[in-house]
Amino acid sequence: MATTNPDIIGDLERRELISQLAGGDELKAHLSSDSRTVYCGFDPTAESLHIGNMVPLLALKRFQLAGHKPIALIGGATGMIGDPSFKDSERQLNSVDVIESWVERIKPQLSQFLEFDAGSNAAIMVNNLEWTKDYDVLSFLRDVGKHFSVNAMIQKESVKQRIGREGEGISYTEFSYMILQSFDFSELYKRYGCTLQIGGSDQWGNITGGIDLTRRLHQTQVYGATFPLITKSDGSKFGKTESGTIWMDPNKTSPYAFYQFWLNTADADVYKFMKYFTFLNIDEISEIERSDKESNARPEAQGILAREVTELLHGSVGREAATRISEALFSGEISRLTGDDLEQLALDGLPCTELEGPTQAIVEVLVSTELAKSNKMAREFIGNNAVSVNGQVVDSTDFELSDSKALNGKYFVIRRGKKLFHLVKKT
RNA sequence: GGAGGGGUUCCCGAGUGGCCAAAGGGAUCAGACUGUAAAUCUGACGCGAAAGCUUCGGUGGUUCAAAUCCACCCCCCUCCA
Repeated sequence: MATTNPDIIGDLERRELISQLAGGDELKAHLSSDSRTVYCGFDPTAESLHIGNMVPLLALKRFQLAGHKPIALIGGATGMIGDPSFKDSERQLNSVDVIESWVERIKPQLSQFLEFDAGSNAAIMVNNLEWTKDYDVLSFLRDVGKHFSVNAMIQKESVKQRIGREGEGISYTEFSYMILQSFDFSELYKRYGCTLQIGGSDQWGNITGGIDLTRRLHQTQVYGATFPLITKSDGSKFGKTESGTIWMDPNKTSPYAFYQFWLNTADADVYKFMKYFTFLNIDEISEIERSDKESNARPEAQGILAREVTELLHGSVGREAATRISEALFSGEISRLTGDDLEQLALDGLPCTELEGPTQAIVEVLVSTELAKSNKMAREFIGNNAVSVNGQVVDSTDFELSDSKALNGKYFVIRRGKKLFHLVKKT
C-alpha cells in the first residue's frame, strides 16, 4: 500500500516535532516511497502513562494516518532494568510483580489512539520481554554484547554526565539498558521489517545504538527520529502540577483535572502545545494565534487546546464532564446548582468526600478533604480569606458546616484558593 | 581491601557545643493585581490554639546543654589495589 502523505517528516517538522533525524533526506525518501513500519517504546515505570507520553503516542498515530504501520512496544524487559538516559541518579528497581501489573495497565493506554484493524498498516503491540526473557546470558553476551564498544557507549551524552559527575555513578545494570533497547530495534526489524524508531530526544543514544546494531546484525540501514524535549517558557518541568504528575489514567487524573491543566497553559506555550498535542492543522493553529493577538482580550487558545486534548484522551463524554464542572465552579454561581447538578459534579470527577454527623468544624473539614495539610495551614487559609463554602467566604475559624447552610440539605462546595474545589456530601 | 570526601528540614546548600526549628536560594501555598494567565509586590512554609513537642543517615554515649564531640553501624562518591 502506498503512503497517503509522502512528506510526513516535513509535516512533523512544521509542527516543531522533530528534534533529530538519523538518516535525514534518505529517511524522507524511504518514507515517501512506500508504507513503512515504525516503532516507539514505552517502559512501565508507573501504573499509568502520563501526559508526556502522549507526544510519541500521537506521533505513532500521525504515522499511521500517513499510511505507515505503527508498533507500540511495551518495555516489559527494559522496564526491569531502568533507562539511565539523562537521569542524574541511579534508580530503584521495581519488583517483577509490580512491573507486570503496570504492563497490563498500560497496554490499553497504548492502544487507544491507534487503529488495530486497518488492513496492511494496522497497528500492532509487542512486549520486548518476548525476545529477551529466554535469552541466556552467555548467548546474549556473545551475540549482542560483542557488537558494542564500551568506549563508544561511555561517550554517549545520555550517560556521560552520570559517569563524569562527582557524587553519582551508574550501575552495570543501567549501563546495559542501551544494549537491550538496541536489540529491540534489530529484533523488530527482523520480525516485522521495522525500519524507523521514534522517541523523545533523550532516546537519541539508544536509537542510534539500535541503528548500529541492526546494521551489524542484518546489514541493513534503519532510521531514527526524535521529538524535542517539551519545555515550558518559564523553565519549569512540563506535565507536573503542585498536586503531581498529570496522568492519562482518568482514575489518577480526572478528565476535569486534565482539562484544567491545559486550560492553565501559559500564553507563551499554548500554540506550541497545540502543534504537539492536537490534530488541528498548522494553518488553523496560526489563525487562532493571529486572532488572539489581535483581540487584546483573553486568548481563546487555552480553551481550544483543553477541549481538543481532553476529547482526544477521554472522549466527548470526558470533555463534556470537564467543561461542565469548570463552568459550574468558576462561574461564581455555585448556590444556583441543583441537587442533580451537584451529584453530576461528583460523578464527573470533582473530588468528593462524604461526612457524617450534624455539623463539622471547617478546620477539620479542610484537613480531612486534604485542602489543607494541617490545622495550622487551614487556619492560615481562613485568615487569608482563601476559603469559601458554597460561594461564601469563610471569615472565622469557628465556622461550621451545619445542615442549614447546605445546598439541597446536604452539599457543600468548598473552595480553597482560586482553583481548588472539593465537594462535601453529608450522609 | 586501603586512603580520602560526603549523608542537614520538599530540593540545593550554610551551620562544627548553647543566641538553632536550623542562614541563603529554589520549589510550593495564600493574598493583592489579572484573564482560573505572566510579571510584580506581600505573607506563609516541621507539628501544635498555646505551653510545648518532634527533627539534621542509624544506634548508643559524653555534657547542665549536641545537627555540632566520642564509639559502632548503614549508605553514597573519588582515587589506589
